[in-house]
Formats: sequence, C-alpha cells, structure tokens
Amino acid sequence: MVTKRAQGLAPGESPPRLAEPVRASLGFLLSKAAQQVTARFEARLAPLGLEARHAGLLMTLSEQGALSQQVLGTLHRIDRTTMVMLVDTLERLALVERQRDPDDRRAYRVQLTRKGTTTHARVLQLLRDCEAEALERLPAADRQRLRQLLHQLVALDESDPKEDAP
Amino acid sequence: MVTKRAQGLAPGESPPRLAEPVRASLGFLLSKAAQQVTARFEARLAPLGLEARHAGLLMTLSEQGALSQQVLGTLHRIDRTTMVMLVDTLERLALVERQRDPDDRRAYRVQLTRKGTTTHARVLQLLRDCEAEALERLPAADRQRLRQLLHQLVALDESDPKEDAP
DNA sequence: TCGAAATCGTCAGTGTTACTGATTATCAGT
DNA sequence: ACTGATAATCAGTAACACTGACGATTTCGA
Repeated sequence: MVTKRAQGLAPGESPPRLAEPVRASLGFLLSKAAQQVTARFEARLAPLGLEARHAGLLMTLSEQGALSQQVLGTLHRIDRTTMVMLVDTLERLALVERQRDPDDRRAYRVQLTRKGTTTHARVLQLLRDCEAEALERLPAADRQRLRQLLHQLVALDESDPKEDAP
Repeated sequence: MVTKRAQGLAPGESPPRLAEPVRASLGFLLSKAAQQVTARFEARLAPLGLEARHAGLLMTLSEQGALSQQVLGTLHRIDRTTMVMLVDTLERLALVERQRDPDDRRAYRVQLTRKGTTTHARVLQLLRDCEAEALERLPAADRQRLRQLLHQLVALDESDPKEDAP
C-alpha cells in the first residue's frame, strides 16, 4: 500500500500539516479546546437524552427558580421558537413543568420537577467530572489560572449587551 | 414602561442571571472566548468575501504549497463535498487555482495565485490584529501564558487520530 | 497484463437545524 | 373599550453539511 504518492507525498517529503499560524492562533486553540470539552460533556449527557443546552437550562432553573421561556431564551441566547422545542424535550423527560404564570397568563413559569432537581445534581457532577478530566493535562496549579485568564478574556462582568438594537 | 413584572421580576428581586456553574464552567468560558475571537476575525474578513475557514485554507496552502482538496479537507476536518464549495469560492475570487496533478490526474493541485499570496499576507495580519485586540484585556505577561496553557490543554502534538476507523 | 477495487472531485438529493412570519391569548396604557 | 405590545406556538423556509451515485483515473491482485 503505497498510496502516499496519491496524497501528494514524494519519498522524502514531510507529511502535510495545518499551517503553523492556524495551529497557534488563539481562535483555533480556543475553538478546539471548547469543542473537546463540550464533546466530552455531551457524550456523558447523551444517555440521559440531554444535550449541553438542556444542561445549561437545568442549571439556570435550579439557581434562579422558575423563569419564563422568554427570559430563559434571552439568558442563554436561544431563539424563542427553539426554546419551545428545548422545553418540550425537558418536559417530556419530566424534568421541568410548565405552569401558567398567575401574574401574566401569557407566559409560563418553567420550573424543575423533583426529578429535574435530582437530574440537575447528576448533570452538575458530570460537568465537574468532565472539566476535571479535561484539565488533567495541566499541572494542578495552572488549572485555576486558566479559568481565571479565560474569565478575564471574556470579561463576563462587563457590558454584555452588544447586538440588540436593530 | 414597567414591563419588569412581565419578566417575572418582583420589586426587590435580582434580575435573572445565567447560573454560576454555567458562567464558570470551562466549556462555557472556552466557547464564549472562541466565539468572541472568531466573530471579530470573521467581521474583518467579510469585506474580502471570506470566512475563517477560507482564511485557514489560505494559510495552509501558503505554508504547505499546493495540496489536493482531499488532503486539505482532511487537515481542516472539512468534508470533501464542502471542500468543493470552499475552493470554488476561493477560485472565483482568484485567490487559488486548480491545476490537474500530473502525477495523479484524478486530483487537483490547489495552489495560491499571486493575488492569493497577497491576500494571505493581509489575512495573516488581520488574524494577528484580532488576537492582539482580544488579548488586550490581559496583562502582557499573561498573553503567552494563556496560549501555552491552551496548547497544553488540547495537546496538539499528541495523537490526533480519534474517530476514523468505521 | 487484465480486471476488480479504491480514490479524487463533482453533483443532485436529503436531512437537520434554526429561524421568519403569522396566530392566539393575554397584558398595558389611553 | 380600544390600540399596541408581548408570550408561546406552529407551519413554512432558508441554510447547511452531508449521503450516495457518478465519471475519470489509479492501484493492486491474479
């Protein structure tokens, strides 16, 4: 099997590589790292019938209590129509309930069920596990450092509102 | 305009937030950072009629010389059929040329044109600018540190081959 | 050397996904 | 009460990458 030449590879030539500027670029590294961590998390979630998005919703609901689909969507930057589908899924899994908001009967109060609370705990643990595994490669001292640098980079606490004045 | 209540917000209540475990999660931070940097880059590329993917191809072609669409696709994890479209675009912009490979006339040798080389230089500069801006928030000393940590995290030099044994 | 099997690029069709726009019910302000 | 805005929903659409089939060419086994 000398298919090498078919790949444009002459005898002593080096195998083709991604360009160094690509490999070293911040965007590339961040994307790759993000995708790695996310993929691992989603793999763990799959048996529960959940994706990362669902997990995020569970966590926000757990911390913030009942919220409308609208608010939930705004927080997570998820479209309202997509939100319908996501909450449908969570409801079908009996993790959340839709209750009419007595103060605004157009809206629902989406809230965790008991099962949802339990699942949330498991999901949170999965998240911690995944991160721990992903960070395994780093010396313990660097782990918190990386998180801190990232936090600084995205400047979460600052002005989030960007594109919302059309 | 006291629409506040419509968002489920009682008088003294705190505004709804993303759950802290989400905001602090490595995956979330990485995704957000990646998207931030990438969005900035793509905004700069748009006037040239390019996306980040195209830029990556230009850089690899610049460094590696002419490559087949197949190889190019494998390197960048881009499907062969999608590759057709991307190279079409680059060719339409006169940044690359398709030449039949004399050693394997099934394949093309995709290579930069003169204009492609010039554009590549501009694109590379754009990339550097974007990264510099993104990293502005970090003390100079931390910038290289972050890159190094990310590099370690994704373990680029190690076994890349994962899912390719179907 | 011949023929089967694999590979490169291409294209048409498919499946998925998120969104646009319209709809119903409800709320706020005049 | 009437007008305009908002919450959730649904049907249709647009964008997208992919599946599968194809012609041209190469490689390998016999």
